[in-house]
Order: sequence, then C-alpha cells, then structure tokens
Amino acid sequence: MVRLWHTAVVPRTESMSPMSRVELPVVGEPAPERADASRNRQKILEAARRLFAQRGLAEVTMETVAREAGVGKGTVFRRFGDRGALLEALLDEQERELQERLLRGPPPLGPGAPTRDRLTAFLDALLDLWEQHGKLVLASETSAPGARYRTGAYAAWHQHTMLLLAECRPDADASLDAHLLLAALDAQLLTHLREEAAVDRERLARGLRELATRLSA
Amino acid sequence: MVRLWHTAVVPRTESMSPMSRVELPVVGEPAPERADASRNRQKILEAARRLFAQRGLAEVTMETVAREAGVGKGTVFRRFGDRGALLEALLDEQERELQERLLRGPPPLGPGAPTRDRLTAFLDALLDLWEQHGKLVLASETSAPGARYRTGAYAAWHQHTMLLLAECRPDADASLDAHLLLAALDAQLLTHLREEAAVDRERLARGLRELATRLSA
DNA sequence: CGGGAAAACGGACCGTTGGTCCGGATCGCG
DNA sequence: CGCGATCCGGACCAACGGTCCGTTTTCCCG
Repeated sequence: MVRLWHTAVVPRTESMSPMSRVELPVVGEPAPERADASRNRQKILEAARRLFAQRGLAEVTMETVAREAGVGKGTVFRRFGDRGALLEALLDEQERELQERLLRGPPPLGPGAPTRDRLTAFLDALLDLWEQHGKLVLASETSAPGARYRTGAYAAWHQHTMLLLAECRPDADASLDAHLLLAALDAQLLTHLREEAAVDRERLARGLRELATRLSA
Repeated sequence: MVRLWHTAVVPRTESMSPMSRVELPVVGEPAPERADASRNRQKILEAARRLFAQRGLAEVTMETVAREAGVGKGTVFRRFGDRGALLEALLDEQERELQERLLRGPPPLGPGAPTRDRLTAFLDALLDLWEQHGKLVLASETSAPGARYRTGAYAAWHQHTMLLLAECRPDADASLDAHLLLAALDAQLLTHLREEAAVDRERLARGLRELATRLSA
C-alpha cells in the first residue's frame, strides 16, 4: 500500500465531490476540506507536536492528543486514519523543508557545489534533522515496523543520495549503496550511540563523512 | 537497565536461595530452576519458535504461545517477564551458535584467516542468520525500540567487527565504524530491500562486501 | 437570508492484548 | 512421608487503538 506523500495537502476525504452536471467520475482533485476540518487538523498537529516534544514516545496516546487539541478522539482518527499516519504527517511536515533546500537551496546543500561536498552536507543536514525530532522518528517506527522506508521522505533521501553517489562512481550499485549509507542514520542506532555509547555529535558527523567519502571514492 | 545476556541460562528467579548456614547474603548462583519450571521454559520456547515460523510477527499473542505450549499465560510471563524478553530469548538461542563459530570455528569465520576475509565472512554469516529469522528480529524491534542494541548478541557482533576493523586500520574510529557498518544489517532495512525493492541475496551480499572493503581499506 | 443535505464532530463503546494475582497443585529435601 | 518453597494456571484488570452513530456545523443554492 502506497501512502500519499503529503498527508497535510491531500486529505483522506471519504468521497469525491459529485461534479456538477457532467456524470463522468473525474479522478481530479478530491473535495476540498471543510473549514472546521482543516481547523481541527491544525489543532491536532500542533497538540501532537507539543506533547511529543515534552513527554516522549509511547507516553502519548491518541486520546491524550485529542484532549490536548480540544477535540474528540473520533476526529483524530478520521483525520489521520491511525497512529502511524499521524506520526508520519508530523514528520512529513518537518522534512519537506529540507527537501526544498536540497532541490533549490544554496550550495553546498543545493545544486552548484561539487558532488562530494553536496553529499556530506546532506548527511550533516539529515543528522541535524534527526537531532530535532529523533524521538518522533523513533515513535513512528514502533507503531509500524519499516514504516520509515515506505515514507515519501525516505524515498526522496534515497533518490538524492543515489544520484550523488552515481555521479561520483558511475560503475557502482548506487541504489543499494545509497540504502546502506542511509542505514547509518537509522533512528534507533543514532539514539543508541548518543545515549548509551556517549558518542557526541561531532564524532558522529566525522564518522558519517568518512563513510560517505569512502563510499564515493 | 542492562539485561542479562543469556536469558535461557540465568532464569529470573523471584528470590535467592538462602545459603545454608553462613548468613552472608552471597551474591552467587541464583537458585537452580525447578524441574517443572525448566520443562515449561523449553515447551514455551519451542511453541514460540513454531508459531513465529508459520504465522509472522504481530499475529502471535502471548496467550497463543501459552496455549500452543499447553501452559497457562501466567507461566509464560513468569518465565520471561514480557513479550520483548521472550523474543530476545528466542533470538539469543540462535545467535549463540554463530558466536561460537566466530570464536572457535574454522576459518575464514574463526581465527586463522586474513582479517579482511574474516570480516566479509562474518557479514555473510550475519546475512544468513537474518534470512533465517529476520521476522523474529523485526517483531522484537516493535515491542521495544532499540532493543536490538541492548542485546548481548549485538554487543558481541559489534565487538567482533570493531576488532577486525581496528586491525585493518589502526588509525580509524573502529568502534563507531563498526556500528555504522552493522547498521547496514538492520532488520527493517533488509526486509525493505528484499521485499519492496526486490534486491536479491547475492546483490545484497556484494554490496555488503564492497562496503566492508571500503571501510577497511 | 433560509433551509436542507453532506460532511464533520465527539465521546461512549468495543475488542484485543499485555500484564497481574492468588488459591491450589507440584516439587524436592530431609 | 511431610512440609515449606516454588511454581502453575486461568480469571481478572487496565489501557489503548479503533469504530459507531446521534448530534452539530458547514456551505451551497435558491
């Protein structure tokens, strides 16, 4: 099952708006969201973000989110389908910005810099992103194993990494290598390294750069 | 909280056996398991293994395991504490054998072969291991995020990898590199690659060998 | 502006599942 | 054999994700 990329933009409306006079079941835009619906979507996202920020992970139930948002539990589920999807929506929101910078931002993240530099800059940025909402990623992974890999965001990271790698080494199995490289940014691993193994950010970044260099040389 | 490595060997007995005459609260061996207890532990492990083999992952509840083992639910929990621990025990059982081969088996896995070869042989073996009970690993990861990294088995893999890497490149941050390399064997990633991205075993193995080579050169 | 159908709301309700508890059966040592 | 320690088992509990449906809100159209 392929999930829509930007859940915030394409709501899961139950039915299509019946086109005025023509009977063709046009597969165009889904019916726009009603005012109260989109208001509540915002409230829910905000509440969820807030709660996840303070209490971590599994401590936040769907009902809590509903209460914090001042909304019924049913509403939360209708808007987001299930817990996993809510978490995904939350992540998505934050990850879109990085994607924007990748495609159209200034070098070295955006186009223009040497490929090698873009790659390390990208990994750095991903690491930053994880610092910010690693908890969230972690939580999302518990509800549905492997969910991360089915995300639009992951697909984008992978695509980007693959292209950069392929440019450095046209002979390589760039797609696979990209996956293996991104594995180093697994939320569980990073959490473990930071919290149990006491690896600081700088050391981690160095290790990642080294890894990327060796993979692209 | 550090969990005992071999759950199967050191049962979680509720109390210590009061030492015969000396009053010192000696912290030695815990009381040995009673006959019925250890018999049931076996029955439970077997049942769990069987069930996980056919039905996958989340389809198996603790109660199912209990019934299949012909045992009360309470017994399962008393023996293993919680779901995560049961899964860990199951994994542990299978992983010990590989550890044995690493330490005392024939080359190239065991001592004797060139370091580089031992490393790739090891990764190959890990991949094999995952083929066999990847489902199990996946399931265990859902119940407690990051559990894998707190396992004795993971510590062993890491230790082994680190030593081999350090031997190849004494200047490297071997510990960190070992973690990053092992990340490529993450259960979720492997599952994704095999099932969604249709990467076959051979290609995967090649990729891993390549990665290892580049990290140790 | 008013009315009515479509859509959304909300919270009571349900089923499942991990985990606990305790009266009674078992074990094993002396 | 006898008796305390240990373990058994399944009824029981609480929590949580998810559903349902009577009520309210929206918004389109005349």
